Amino acid sequence: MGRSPCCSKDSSLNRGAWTAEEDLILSEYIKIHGDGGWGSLSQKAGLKRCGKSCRLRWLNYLRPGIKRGNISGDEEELIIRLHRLLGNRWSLIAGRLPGRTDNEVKNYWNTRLSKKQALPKPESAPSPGDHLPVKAKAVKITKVRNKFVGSGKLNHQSMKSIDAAQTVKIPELLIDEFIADTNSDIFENMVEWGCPSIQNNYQYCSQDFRSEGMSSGQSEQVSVLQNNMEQFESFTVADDQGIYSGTQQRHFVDDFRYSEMSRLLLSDSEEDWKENFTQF
DNA sequence: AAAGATGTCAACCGCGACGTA
DNA sequence: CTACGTCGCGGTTGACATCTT
Repeated sequence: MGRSPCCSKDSSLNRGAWTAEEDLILSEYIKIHGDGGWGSLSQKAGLKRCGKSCRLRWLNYLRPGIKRGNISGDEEELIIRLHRLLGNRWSLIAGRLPGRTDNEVKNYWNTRLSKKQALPKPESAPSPGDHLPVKAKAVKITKVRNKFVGSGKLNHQSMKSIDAAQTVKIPELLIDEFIADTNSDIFENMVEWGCPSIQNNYQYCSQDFRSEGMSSGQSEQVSVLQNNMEQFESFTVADDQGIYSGTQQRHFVDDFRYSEMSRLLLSDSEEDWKENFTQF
């Protein structure tokens, strides 16, 4: 679709660093009239700035509650874990760090953490993966597209005899990569729902989704969740103990997912989360 | 002390999603 | 359905600060 005319082409507008006076004008205007409608806001406020520039300045600098600098160890750890799950989705990551902006998180990652992450880990030093369940940490999984899904004839034993010619091999992944790959939508939805805890998430779902019906948007999100769950069952998950299928496979993957997500969301206990989410 | 290298971070840019007429 | 405007996102830039030689 069409793009807005680029304000950078307008030479009558100020560019570059904001002055204290401009900051004051913008803050005072938003205090009275609220934010939004950035295109016209700059004109109404009497600023020679394009709407985009005003929006950015407000969101990243002037907005109340912004924390700047001094990212704590806890925050740093959370950024690393979220980045492992979500990749460069800075706004989602920043959404889990109160007072931090996507720009700050992005800058922090690019200038500090990306280099740190690239360094080889010393053998004796604790690694980010040390908090993972033993089972998941030790295991490499193979995704094998299962041509028999839905036949209803497979059990754990028959899965072991699947002929290589009847399957399509997908490159091996570490389990957390697999989880990140298949769960990002679920996680993203949870973040976007703005649920501060798993318990709230469940209450939200039970109250709005079940009792009072769903909006089309909510219905769509539920579909995404269901599709993701079905995805698990269209793959075979294997480790050196054997092949996991059906319920076993789901539990295997879910065990990891529950523990990781409950930590990430800094919420109720893992058991609460598991119980509540499976009911959903 | 000076010059070059490197780090930091605010701001810019272009794109895609979305809403609306 | 199309055209257009707005918004938000992520990649990139460039000015300034700090470090190193």
